[in-house]
Amino acid sequence: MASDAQQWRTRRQGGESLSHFVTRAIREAIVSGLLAPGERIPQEQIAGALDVSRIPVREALRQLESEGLVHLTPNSFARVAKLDITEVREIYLMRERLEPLAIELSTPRLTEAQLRQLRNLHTDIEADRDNPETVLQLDREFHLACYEGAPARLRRIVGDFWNATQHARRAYSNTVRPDDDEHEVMRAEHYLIYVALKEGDSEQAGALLRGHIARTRTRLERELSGEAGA
Amino acid sequence: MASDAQQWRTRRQGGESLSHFVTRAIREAIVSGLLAPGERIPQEQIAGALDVSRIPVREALRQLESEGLVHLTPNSFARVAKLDITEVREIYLMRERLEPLAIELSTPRLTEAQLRQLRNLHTDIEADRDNPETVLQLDREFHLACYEGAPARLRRIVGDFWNATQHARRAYSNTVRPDDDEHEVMRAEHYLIYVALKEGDSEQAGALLRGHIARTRTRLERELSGEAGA
DNA sequence: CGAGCGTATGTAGGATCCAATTATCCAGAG
DNA sequence: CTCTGGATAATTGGATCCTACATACGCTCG
Repeated sequence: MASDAQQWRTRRQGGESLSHFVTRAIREAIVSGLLAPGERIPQEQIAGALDVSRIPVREALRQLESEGLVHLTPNSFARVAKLDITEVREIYLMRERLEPLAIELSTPRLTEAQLRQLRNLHTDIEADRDNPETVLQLDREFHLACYEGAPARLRRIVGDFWNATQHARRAYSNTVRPDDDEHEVMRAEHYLIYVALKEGDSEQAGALLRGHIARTRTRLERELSGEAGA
Repeated sequence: MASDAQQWRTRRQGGESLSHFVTRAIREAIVSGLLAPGERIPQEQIAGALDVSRIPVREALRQLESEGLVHLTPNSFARVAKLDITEVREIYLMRERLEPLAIELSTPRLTEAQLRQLRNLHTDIEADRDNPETVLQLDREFHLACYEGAPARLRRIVGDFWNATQHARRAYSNTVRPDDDEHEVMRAEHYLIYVALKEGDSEQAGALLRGHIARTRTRLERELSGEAGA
């Protein structure tokens, strides 16, 4: 039983409902890879592990279903959502449209501190390029940090996209060797985006980002189409 | 007590969970205007009106919150989401990016029957141009019918956008007089989109749609910015 | 007479319990 | 040996009950 060993890192925050807490816990477990795609999510087990009743778990599962992380079938087990290649492609196509908008709206509202943070993330990725899981995490942080000036709804939707496709990105990143050109291309693209942000050129940032996502999608499709999901 | 008179039209469907049923009922009540923005949604009242316990209602409210139709604050009343003008603008900006993608992906997959349905909707709108509520409904159906060939996730997100901004569109449509040019412009744009779809020109359809949404947004901003929400 | 505070009421959040459905496992037939 | 059938066990869906928080009212004091 793999799930017994699950470390539920998230602690309950003040003024937060149990449902919300459970939601965050399961979400993190899925995104971090602790729960694999297709895996069952028994309500009682989650409830026991987090020491709550099944009620908040049920509400959490509903929430996560609408985020696309969980698949719910009536009277049956909830399962971690499993995206086939066409669904990953679908989400990337949406990202190509929405994230340029996000970065365009965000550009004029980024603070100096946020720009510094972006620069730090950029260099950190390079420093840890040998650790795929860390790169995955930092890459995610870099992109989402770009959108911190964007409106809340847009940020939430984009965040959901990243969460839903995290498994696919992880599977892909495991196929990339450290000495691959891919790292250098990504690094360059990130740098150009950072500079565009710093100079307040929102259109340039949007165009670069769209190209970045489109290129990633193409590589991802090529790499993952031949394989059965790991 | 206005809510006592609510007609919950939706009947329970076979093999559907109560939660899902309640979700549909409340969603319809909000979109149709039965529940006004900012209005309280007491769990017990909904439960009583639908003759269910509060459990399915709670799960429904969580679901609707993630769709953007309901605003939830811990230990307090759920309220129908109330969008200010900047949030409406935000959603329209997202629509300008996503719906062209939706129609582009949909174009090559539309059947003859669906195209006929689009044509019917187009003419029906003209026939009922004096009835704002009907026009609102048919306009919605027309647009969503354009995307029937698009992938499920994208369709759901776009549908959520339409639901969340339904109140704003209703408020706007009440300011448009029947003899306004607006009707004729909309009619022309719809027609051009229909023709592009019929001829399978997805790029053209996307471009037209983007312009249509952008123009609508501009008018909506101009019209609603000066007023307090009706 | 108004503002601040304490109490009371009512609503949401959560736990426990029951019923209905589904998954699992074993036996038996082809 | 495999597949089908049914009985059993486990899990989800829903209802009822209890608790804690928030709001609203009324009272007291300045």
